Amino acid sequence: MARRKDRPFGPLDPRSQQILRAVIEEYVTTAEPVGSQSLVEHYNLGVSSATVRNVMAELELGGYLTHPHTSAGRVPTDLGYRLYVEQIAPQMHLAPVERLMIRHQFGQVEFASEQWFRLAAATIAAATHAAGLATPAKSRSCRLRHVDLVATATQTASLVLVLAEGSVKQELIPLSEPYDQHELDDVSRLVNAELAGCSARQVANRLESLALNFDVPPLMLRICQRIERMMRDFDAAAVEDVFSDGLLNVMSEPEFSQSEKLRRVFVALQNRDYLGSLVRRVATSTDVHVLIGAENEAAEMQDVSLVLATYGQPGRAMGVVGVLGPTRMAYPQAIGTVRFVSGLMNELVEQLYR
Amino acid sequence: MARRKDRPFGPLDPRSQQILRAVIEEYVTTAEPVGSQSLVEHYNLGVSSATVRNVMAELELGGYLTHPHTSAGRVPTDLGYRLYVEQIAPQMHLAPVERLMIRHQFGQVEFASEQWFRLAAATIAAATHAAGLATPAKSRSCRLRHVDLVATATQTASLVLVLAEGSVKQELIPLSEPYDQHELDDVSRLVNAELAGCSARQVANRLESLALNFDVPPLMLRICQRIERMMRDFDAAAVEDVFSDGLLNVMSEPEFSQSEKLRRVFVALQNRDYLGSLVRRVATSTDVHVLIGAENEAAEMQDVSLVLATYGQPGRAMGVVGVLGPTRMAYPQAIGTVRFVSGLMNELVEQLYR
DNA sequence: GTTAGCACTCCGGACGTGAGAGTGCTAACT
DNA sequence: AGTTAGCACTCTCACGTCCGGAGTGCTAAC
Repeated sequence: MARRKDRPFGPLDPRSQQILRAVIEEYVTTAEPVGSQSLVEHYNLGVSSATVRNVMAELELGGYLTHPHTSAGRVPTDLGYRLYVEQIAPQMHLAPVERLMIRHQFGQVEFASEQWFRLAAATIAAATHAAGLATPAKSRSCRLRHVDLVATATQTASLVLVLAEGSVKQELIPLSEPYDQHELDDVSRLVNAELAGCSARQVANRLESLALNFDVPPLMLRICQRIERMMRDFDAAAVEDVFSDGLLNVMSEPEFSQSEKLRRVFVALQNRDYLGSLVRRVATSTDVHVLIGAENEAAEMQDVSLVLATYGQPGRAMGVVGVLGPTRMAYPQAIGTVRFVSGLMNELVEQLYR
Repeated sequence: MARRKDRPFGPLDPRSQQILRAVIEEYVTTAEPVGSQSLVEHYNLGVSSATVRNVMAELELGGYLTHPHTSAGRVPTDLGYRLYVEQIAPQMHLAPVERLMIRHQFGQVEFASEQWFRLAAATIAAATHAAGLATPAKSRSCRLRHVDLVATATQTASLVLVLAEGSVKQELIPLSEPYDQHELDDVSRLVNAELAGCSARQVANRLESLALNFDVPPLMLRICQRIERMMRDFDAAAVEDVFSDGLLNVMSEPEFSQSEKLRRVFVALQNRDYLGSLVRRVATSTDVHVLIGAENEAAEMQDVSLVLATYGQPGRAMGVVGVLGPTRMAYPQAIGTVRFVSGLMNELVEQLYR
């Protein structure tokens, strides 16, 4: 007691930390409230269960643990997890074997860049037994690299944009009259000469001057307008796409056997805007970012935790990888995995722009 | 009784059909076993509950209904649903309002063909309150329409293939030495001249003769090899991708509140091979194809039903749209929706190849 | 400061009970 | 013959009761 009075809000003494850690790690594996008895049995605490009870009561006062009811064991609070993640948790480094395996997997699809994100999500899901998330690298504003116009039907053409980061957008365009491929090639040459290297805004500017010039063929004008719209839409989307894998892992956790809560999480995940705000929030931090339970502003997400990290280059293309799991989650493992995978994605992006 | 003895395996008399129909429709809305009493209350059967009980007992003998236990109401069997779908169910046509709404939605994204499938899945999910499925139209063997080679970094290029159906494939290629865009343009012109219009097999053939010709620049050879591999992979995949929407709808059905069964379904859905076999199976039938419960060969799917239809042109590009829901599903609604949406997708594909 | 001992609390499973829903059967009715 | 009313029977489910066990908090001794 005297100890608590001396520094009521100070850092926890080592023994309290040790016990908090033990409670969390026990709870993470069993999903059952942890009693003082089982703690002294499974962990070498060197004290009796009575002492553990005293410490636990202190930890509960400090807000790190709770009680489901009087005669039940202790359960960590969000605050408890927070302290654990920031100070107590062991530094988690992936085992070399695991690193090697992940590297190997990425090597397999090295040049199918659209596969990276799926792979990142799948890898994270497999390593953490929770859900893996990954978004493609996306720059704040895209630049047009190359335009292609291909006749697909007599009066329909496929307009293909290759953007600076190497991503591709494609749409169909109805043609007012038949064109053959050679004519379309001529048009696309003109368009490329006019717009290559432009951002969406610059395309819009060029468009204004083009519209005033009566020498410009109408088809070319329409194409340019379409390009402008496609690029603008692309820029407007905060998150292009989110790949997730292993949502099923989370589904089988006991706290989600009553599926209603999890359903809400799924719904929230489909919401691009929410994910966009999340990405913006994470984008500012350099290392892995952990959001525990109620720290998520969205009500639906208050029963789950997120471990997120960005990859890519701040000015240019950036994306996010992460883990979604129950608050009762193996944080060290998750953090280690996310850190490693984001590093790997960094390498890949760098390689691409080298 | 005599009636049953007269034609024990013959078609059901109208009254039995009427009662089977009532049981199914009641059960579909309530998800509770249906008793004779509630049936005479809610439906105008013109007979007493005792008679209904007799008929129900007959239907159970015939295998169309079951009992969870002695003193419970009746529940339709897979066979019962089958009969319902094939003979008894009212012809379901979507309400004109609904048709109009769906048409309108498709109009919005008319030329973003990659959006069609998402939209189809979403539309079906919304209309049926079950999960919507859709695969892109995919031809048995693709043809190369146009190739594009774009420098993305000093020693990396993006290889873009535009395939005949208008779909696009993109991969990165590492370059052994720096090339500028003009050089890459020259190469892509050569490649286009050589391979445009080819199937994967034809590309492979050209490749053989190219490899013997020492005038062919090594970069071009590498590009062609890569193209061959990409096209071969594309052909090999039975199902390119499956868009699903509204799996959450199914999740909230009472029979799946214990999530384990549904988890298995989700896992099965991630399996491309399974979906491929499904597509092949459906591809033979011209109209909507209904798979009820245990009619699905996959064990995981025996608790759900599928309503599927193909769209596209048999020789050329074909895809599938459908509904996944509990066996206790509003079949007429589902069949009507799938039929309408597949027709719509047909129109779109036709328009594209007109 | 730690620990043994102990009274106390509360959950959760076992058990029993009664209401209710629904059936199947029989006998009467049309 | 087919239909129906009546009734006994069955089975589930919701509810209340009742321990056993796990775990706590407190106190007093070490």
